[in-house]
Amino acid sequence: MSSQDGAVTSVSRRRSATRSVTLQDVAEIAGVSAQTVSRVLRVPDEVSPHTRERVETAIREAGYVPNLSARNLASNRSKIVATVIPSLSASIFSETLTGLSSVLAPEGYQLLLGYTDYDDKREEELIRSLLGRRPDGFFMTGTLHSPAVVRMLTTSGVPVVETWDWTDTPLDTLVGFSNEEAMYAMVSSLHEAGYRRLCFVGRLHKGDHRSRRRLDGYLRAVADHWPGAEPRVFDASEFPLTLEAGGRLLDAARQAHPDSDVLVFSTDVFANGALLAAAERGIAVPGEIAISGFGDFELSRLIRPGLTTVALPNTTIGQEAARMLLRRMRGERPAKPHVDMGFQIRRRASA
Amino acid sequence: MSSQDGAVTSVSRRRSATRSVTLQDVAEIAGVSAQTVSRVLRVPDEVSPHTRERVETAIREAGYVPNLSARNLASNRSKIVATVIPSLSASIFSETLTGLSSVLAPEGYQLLLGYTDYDDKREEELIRSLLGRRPDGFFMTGTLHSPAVVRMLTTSGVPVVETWDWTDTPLDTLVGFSNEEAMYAMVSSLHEAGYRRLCFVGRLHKGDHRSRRRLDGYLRAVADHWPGAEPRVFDASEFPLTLEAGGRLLDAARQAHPDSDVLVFSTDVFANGALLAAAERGIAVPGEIAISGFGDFELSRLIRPGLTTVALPNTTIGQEAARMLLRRMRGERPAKPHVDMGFQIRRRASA
DNA sequence: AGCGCTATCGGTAGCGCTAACAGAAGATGT
DNA sequence: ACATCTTCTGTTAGCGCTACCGATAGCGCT
Repeated sequence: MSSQDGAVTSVSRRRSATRSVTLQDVAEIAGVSAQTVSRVLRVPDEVSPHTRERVETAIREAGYVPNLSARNLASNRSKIVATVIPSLSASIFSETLTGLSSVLAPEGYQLLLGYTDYDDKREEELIRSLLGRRPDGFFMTGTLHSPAVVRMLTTSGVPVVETWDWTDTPLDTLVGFSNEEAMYAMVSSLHEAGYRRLCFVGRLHKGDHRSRRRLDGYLRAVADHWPGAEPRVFDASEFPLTLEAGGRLLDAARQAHPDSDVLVFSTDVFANGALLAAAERGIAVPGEIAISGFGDFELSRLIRPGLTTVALPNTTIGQEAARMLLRRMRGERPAKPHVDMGFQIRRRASA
Repeated sequence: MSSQDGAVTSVSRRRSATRSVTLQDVAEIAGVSAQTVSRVLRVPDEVSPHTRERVETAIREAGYVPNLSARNLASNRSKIVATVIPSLSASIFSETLTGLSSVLAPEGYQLLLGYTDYDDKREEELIRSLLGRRPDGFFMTGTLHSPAVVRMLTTSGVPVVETWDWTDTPLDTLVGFSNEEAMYAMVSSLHEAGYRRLCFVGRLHKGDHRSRRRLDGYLRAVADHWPGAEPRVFDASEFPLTLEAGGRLLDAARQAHPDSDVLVFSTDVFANGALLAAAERGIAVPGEIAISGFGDFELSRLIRPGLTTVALPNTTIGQEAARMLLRRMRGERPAKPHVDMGFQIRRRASA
């Protein structure tokens, strides 16, 4: 049993029994060198039409699929964009992902997906493992990261685009909007509409930085419009991000702050849930209590009363982020690496 | 300018200026061989505690992140699960993805994501490019695939799990339910409830095979319950998968089949949209027209009237599929490679 | 005939890692 | 004292691909 590989041909010992077709196999079929096959795949123009056709036939015949790990290793480019989002379930991000992928896929990039579940520790581990694939670009949700994450991303030198928030000191590029300004604008709009006793309702979770920023905007706006007043805030951290929880929050927040005339939710999920629950229990909106949201889902437009909320560039933020990454991955340094995609206040019947 | 690499050390010509830290670098810092560093990462028990500690310090010090492409190439395992879904936007699939990822991530697997937009051609290209990463497993939505797809997947030898549908001839393993039986059960339930003039409304798109299967179940049930009757069907292929379209379909379908007493939608998206539109326009549900859906979203439970629909194992299908893949990726051959996750009819006020 | 250019192809040397084997050092049994 | 086993570490040879360089042939021009 000194030698367990019986076949002693030019081919040396094989590790795996189920090896797939390689460039060399195709080259032998076509009667050219492996290098030429590689060229047909990458730079077909540099190969004569005659040879190219022979090689292409051989590729089809052999059912050859290039090994991208090997290509990655040799070329130092992976054609992978690592994507970090807080949660898959939240439908908002899936729209952003769709936008991102719709621009990147035609350029041959694939999305390597990871979600953090609004947990900083998980984000750190996730990024470490994603970096292992040597992605050509990094798509990040949010702009607040742990020092470890910042260090890993900067030393890796990968182009990064941060989204869904705003900062003056981005890691690399930034395609977002200011959650704080958006909430400030919402509060101002409610103030203008005559509401006087607002109550913020949102998850102030450690990891949900965007919700935190919205609270910041709320607090600043309240301080500006009602100087000296004690701001009403209800922490919904213990509630899951569901419509049903929004219904329970309608009660919980009103119980905590019975004098409120409008509940300012940090997300449309909760706000729509509250609207549904209010209808169910015969609570008049906006008569008894007004409600505002954040995100402008499709449901928010169609539900009755229509939800007053903040419209965000869900899909376009993904597309623009993709375009930004593409430029950076080509080695360009965009003149304007910060893009504010803005937001819009949508005033409807609920407030 | 005969030689552009000035540094003539033991290190040979480097291709990329911004090379990252390698195993060798860590080995030199720790004063051991590269192999030992590799072992610390993969099989720490085979390294003495003393050496291990030195190496771990060196890893942290150097900020080393293993290159998984190289590992993949050398070990013939990628720790990647390729994931094919029709669409990111449809929230149903994101729940399945969450389930899938929650089981696979702890085992060190990453999801490489691709979506087909309900297009068979795109599915083919997508799978080809995903195969290039040599994934350890394949997660597929649906059981109907083009011959090219079947050939690619079978010859590649990758473990596959098909989901969200049913077939007697799966490619490999199957974790799903029968869309046809589910719709059959829904029609029977409606029949039992006294409805007599059903109208199926759904997208019969080329690529949306699940919708097609539901139609099949509908047609079979109608033939069984009302022998000889002409089944009412409204093709919604031209409508996008949105709540708003559901509202338009309410009108369009009733116009096409004015005698219908219940609209049987192929998805909760349309059905909920129809409910919202009916409320808006003062159409009594189920008085004037009854409505049923498919999918049992959270909204369907909370909207009024509650939506009569089919509950599907959204999250659990992802978890169970992940467990199935894990077994297969360990080389096991499950005794029962087909799992029917079932479904449930939820009767509520809308029908 | 010789020059310079382009177009087309092949050979070589890695990319960073792991599998397989080999070897050194110490522990154990007789 | 010796052989034998165990534990730990190092050496070697690739994995499949691409970057880089070099070779050749053909072309137009002087």
